[in-house]
Formats: sequence, C-alpha cells, structure tokens
Amino acid sequence: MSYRRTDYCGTLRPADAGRSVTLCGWAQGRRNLGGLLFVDLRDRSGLMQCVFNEETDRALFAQAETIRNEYVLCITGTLACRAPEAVNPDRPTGAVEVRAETLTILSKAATPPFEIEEETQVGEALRLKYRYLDLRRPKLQRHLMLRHRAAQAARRFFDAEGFWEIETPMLTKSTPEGARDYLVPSRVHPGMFYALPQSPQQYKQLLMLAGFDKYFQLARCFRDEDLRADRQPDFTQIDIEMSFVDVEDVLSVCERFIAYLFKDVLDVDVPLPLPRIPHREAMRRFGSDKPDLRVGYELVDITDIAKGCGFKVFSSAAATGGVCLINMTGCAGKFTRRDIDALSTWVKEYRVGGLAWARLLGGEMTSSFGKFLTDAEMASILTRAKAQDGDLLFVVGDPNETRAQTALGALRLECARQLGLLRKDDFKFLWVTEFPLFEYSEEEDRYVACHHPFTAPMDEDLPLLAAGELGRVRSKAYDMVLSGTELSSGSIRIFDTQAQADMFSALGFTREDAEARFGHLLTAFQYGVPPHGGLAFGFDRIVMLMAGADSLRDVIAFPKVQNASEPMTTCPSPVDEHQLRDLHIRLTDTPPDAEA
RNA sequence: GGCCCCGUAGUUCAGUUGGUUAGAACGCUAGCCUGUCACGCUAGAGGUCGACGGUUCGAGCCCGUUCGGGGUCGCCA
Repeated sequence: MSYRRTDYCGTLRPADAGRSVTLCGWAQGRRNLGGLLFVDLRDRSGLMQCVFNEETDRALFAQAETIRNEYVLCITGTLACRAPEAVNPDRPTGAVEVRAETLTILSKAATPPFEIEEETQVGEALRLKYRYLDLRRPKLQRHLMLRHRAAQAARRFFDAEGFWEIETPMLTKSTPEGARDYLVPSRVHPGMFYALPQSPQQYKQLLMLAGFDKYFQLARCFRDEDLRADRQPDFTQIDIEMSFVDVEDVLSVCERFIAYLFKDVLDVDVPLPLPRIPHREAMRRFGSDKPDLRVGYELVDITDIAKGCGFKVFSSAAATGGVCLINMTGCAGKFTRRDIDALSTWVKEYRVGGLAWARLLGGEMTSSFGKFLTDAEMASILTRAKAQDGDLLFVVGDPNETRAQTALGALRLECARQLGLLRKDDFKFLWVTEFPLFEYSEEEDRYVACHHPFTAPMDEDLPLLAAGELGRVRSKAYDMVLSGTELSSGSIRIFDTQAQADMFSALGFTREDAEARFGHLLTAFQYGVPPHGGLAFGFDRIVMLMAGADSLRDVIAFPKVQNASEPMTTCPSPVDEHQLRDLHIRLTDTPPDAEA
C-alpha cells in the first residue's frame, strides 16, 4: 500500500486538467449507473467526483463497486474537464472530475448512525455522541477553520503590538470568590486540592509585577457553573495584560485588535473608535449591561410619573424601585392581543409582576392600565414615550429598579427577535464602561466585587469608597459587547497596597482572610508594582458570532452538554477504588452507575 | 434548585375519541441500469413506540415516577 497525495479534493480546477493526481479522503455518495460509477471523495477542502468506467478497467470497476459511504480511499487518476452538459454548477469543483486509474481502500467504514451532509436534521444528542462524524460535516469544518484563523490573527496582532505569549499553570490555588472552581485532589498532600483556573487573573498580574510589560495568552479556563448556549465549563480566553496603562490604553489596543480580527478573518470593517456607554446609562437605556445595538428601541423611565398615580402596581413599584416603558414604534399592528399575552407570560421569568401595555391603532387606544389612570397621567406617559398612532407600549414596574429594567430589556430583545431584527451579519460593537465596583448579594447579605477584588475604583469615586457608600462606587472596569453578547471583560487593577487593603476591608474580608486567599499577591505587591490593567476576550464567543452559530457547541471541537458531561467519552465517570485511595478520598455516596 | 419543550425503524417524522398485523421518506442489503451529481427502477431487511409502574377487556396514545436531550431563570468575582 503506497500512496502520496498530490492535491486536496476541493482545490482542483479546469486549469489543472491533464494532470495526474492522487487524492485521499472519505467516500461521500456513490452513483452506480451500471458500467459507469461515480464516487464523491471528501476531504477538508471539499468534494471531487471520481469516475470509474467498466469498459476502461473491469477489475478496477469491480473494486469500486465495493465502496460504501465513509470508506477511506486513495484514488489516482487523471484530472479531466467535464463535457459542458455534465458540469455541476453547484460545486466549486463541478467542472472537473478524476478519471480513476487506481483505487486503494485504506479503511472500510461501518454504516454511520446518521448521514453526513451539510445541513442536517439529526438530533444534536446523537451527533455529539458521534462527534467525530459530525465534525466531518463541512459546516463544522468551516467553523473550526475560522477558529484557527482567528487564533492565528490574535497571535499575529498581539505579537506585532509587543505582547509576549506566556503560559500560566493549569493547577492553581482555589480562591473561593466568584464562580465555583473545578478541583483536582492532590496525591502528595492528603486532603489538599488544586483548582483549575477560572482565568489566569492573578498570574498575569504577577507577570506585570515581574516586568514583562505586555502579556497575552490563549488561555484555557474552567468554571463549574451551569451551562448555557453561550457558556461552557471548559473554555478559551484571549487573555491580555499591560503595564503603565490606564483605561484608555487598554480600550484602544483591544478595539484595534477586534477591527484587525474582523477584517482579517471576515473582511468586515469595524468602525473605530467603538461607542462607549457607561454602565448606568446602558441599564437605563437598554435594560442590560450588554446592550444589543442592532435594535433601535430604547427604554424610557417614567418612575416620576408613576409615583402617586392611581394605578397601585405602578405607584408602589415607583415608591422604592422603578417603572419604565418601551415604545415599539409602529408595531401596534404587528403584535396581536394573543402575542402580547404570550409576552406577558414570558416576561414573568424575570420575576416581575407582569406586563402592562398600551396600543395606539387607528386613532383608538386600548391598554391594560388606562382605566386606573387619570387622563393627565396617561397623557404625560404618552408624551414621555413620544407615542403616536401605530405605536405599542410595554410598561414594567418593580420595587427593584434594576429588575424592572432587566425584564424590559429582555422583552426588547424578544420583540426584536420576533420581528426578525437580529441579523447575524450585523456586527454592532460597543464598550460598556464604569461598571459598579460592588454589587449587593442578597444571598450573602453583603457587598461583593462586581468584577473581582483587584479592580481599581474610578479616581473621582474614591471619596465614596472612603465614605462607605459602596453601592455608588464606579470602577475602571469595562466590557466589550457585540450584538448583545459580552465579548470581553477587564479592568485597571489596584496597584497600591493600601488601596487593596481598603478594598478587602470593604468586601468584609478580615486581614487573615485576605492573607489566606491572596497572601502571595499581597506579598508580591510590596516589591514594586507597575500600574497595570487588561482584559480577556471570550474566544469561543467571538468565533461563535463570527460563524453565525447559535451555540458555542458549534465552534468547539469537543463540547460539553447542559449537564456538563461529554456524550462521546461519557465523562465525568466513576474512577477505580485504588485511584481514590491514592488521592485519600472516600466517597460518602456511591454514584448509581458506579457498579456498571 | 425552579419553569418550559422534546423522546415512535439507523435517521427525520406521521400515527384518528384508547381498538385487528405501528406507516412514510431518506439510509441500509440485493438485482437491473454508461454521464450521474438528492441518479433512476425493482425487491427486501429493519421497531422493547426512552424506561418503570398504574388505569383499562384493551395503551404508542390517558395518569404517575424516572432516565436522556434542549432552552431559560437562579447562578456565572
């Protein structure tokens, strides 16, 4: 068995006609006309039709008749132009074909559990179990090629900008603040655990302290939290950190990176600079800290009007929280009463009481709340909303202003989705800046770091921090958002030892807590820290949006499913008793399938 | 942890108020066929209706539990 491939299937064109070629790949479809047999050979570049003619070579033809789908073949032959009437205009290689001269069946294949074709209706569960077969589909091959190109573009860009790629450990120290860690038991140290990194955060800060000035890494990260279509427990960040910089420097290099990336990989122009919207404004206008600027409709605050109005739902919400509305201009006729009722049910997922609405159609107004208001109150709401005939208003109030905004923001996107406004090739970037430094955790009954405890406060808000008004302190933290998805998140870090101590104290850490969790960092910070900051891009998310995919699973070679398992290898799985013994671990509950 | 959706040949699906032997298409197997490219034609094989329990004379269909998959809220410094 000897073979030496000369070409990829999808690359040959009429200009190559007459050449002797050797192609290797998988059989995808065969058409035996009786005496004339066509096999489409597939490799990662595309398809090539190979022809076997019984008259030319009877033995070869008999051999070709044994070919089945997904057999791995090596075919040599002469590349020929097809007759004009035999050209297939739907394929890049449709004007040529290989007149086969030899055939080597390198590997036979069992009938696959599903057909391998570009667009498939096959359930994802089955495709994930046989992921290596699903990955043969051109669509997934394209996605992973795109991923490769994006990774190379990132390396090129950051290298050219003077960033050094430095790797950080996968076995790290657990710092139980934020997401749950994946833990790895230590054999050598009974009862002790490593944590897989949620991000290389502390290491990259230490690299700045060590004087590397600019660092980047395509970093694998792990978070033991529930999955979503845009969240995997095992994911990749483009992690960067820079010294002697402030917010402006980080935003500048990162938006230039994104513009380079989209131009290089997709030939899409991203206009710079990106819009910047402070967090507070994003919440007020879009009800989200990751606004989707593909949608024009914005939220309108009517808390002041709602205060003391005749509708108790509004007035009581306004007393402590907020009431806001969104004017879906021109949509009065696009949503039926049934649609509105469905949206009203849908929005309850966001823990708000319900959805009030008003519809102005044909000079008439119908609404769910008009009868509770005076004409003057209604009029001022309509004026504030700039409502005109043909408009549809949705109103949400809640004792928690953020909750009201969030619910209405989600409704805004759901309406946009139903109206078909969310085009996947419409890339709308922005920065959300000035994130709050703290947020109140009802679960823990204390303020927690909104980003992480090394995030620097804004200089002008330092007095608020000193005064203990934690809820009002803004930070030098920023997110890049693309069409409603958080693409990256970062901040300028605290580099002053005293400021860091104040931060820990504000978070309620005792000196001992801080020492136990972050002692290495605090010690290091005594030895000369440059001002520094950075950010991390969600690489999987970038690729997903570039590919127009709906799920991270479509751009990760071997993804996890919703319960964080992997259907192909079926991990996680029980381990042998002696492995556990080595690790000094005794299970209190035997997993149900451990005996199997 | 909560809520919603899905589960019938290998695959995608249909399956009447609960009623005889559960169907179709694609795929698969065999035969025929020299310009197909969704090749065509003929024949054939292929089912624990996710699992368990219940109601019933009788369950793919009704009820309960459970397993698997997806979406989402919580969660995700």
